[in-house]
Amino acid sequence: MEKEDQLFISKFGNHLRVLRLEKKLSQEMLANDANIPINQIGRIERGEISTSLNTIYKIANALEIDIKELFNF
Amino acid sequence: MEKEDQLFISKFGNHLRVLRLEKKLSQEMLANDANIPINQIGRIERGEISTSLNTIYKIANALEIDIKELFNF
DNA sequence: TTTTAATAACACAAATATGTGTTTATTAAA
DNA sequence: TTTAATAAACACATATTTGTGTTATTAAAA
Repeated sequence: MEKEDQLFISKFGNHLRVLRLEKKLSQEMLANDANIPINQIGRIERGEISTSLNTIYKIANALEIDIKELFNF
Repeated sequence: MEKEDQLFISKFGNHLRVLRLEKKLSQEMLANDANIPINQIGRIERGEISTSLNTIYKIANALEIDIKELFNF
């Protein structure tokens, strides 16, 4: 993956972490609400993976926010 | 994949197609600009795959739009 | 210090996307 | 009808994410 792309993935992860903490949710609680594995949230927040549209959609629903909010950074 | 998730993927694909045509680009031209395989655009537009954050980012750049625009549907 | 909650970090199989190539439809123009 | 451009529909190997489990840190509270 290119450096620029990696930077974007990292920024997305950092922003997700901010939004999750604003909602006072642990990674585990968010994962349960979104019905995805616990570790997945951590991997995304740390910028380890370029997660899928489907996972992004489920996370936004669990956070009760519009998907666009996840890209507001 | 759940039905609701599949519906979202399809809507995303349809919206991408609309945005691409608004820019008067063929799938091939967009793929070249985004530096991704030609077939990939078709697969996304047809709702066949739940593409990755990285690909979404490259497509938005190639279309010269904000990523949030891709979720404006 | 000890305990607890939360997160990171690791490993691994399974599922899915990606990348590449070829062939078939489809559509519009010549 | 023929041609050219565009998109769909295949197949297949490779790369990556996903899902599951376990262990190690970290930080805060008791």
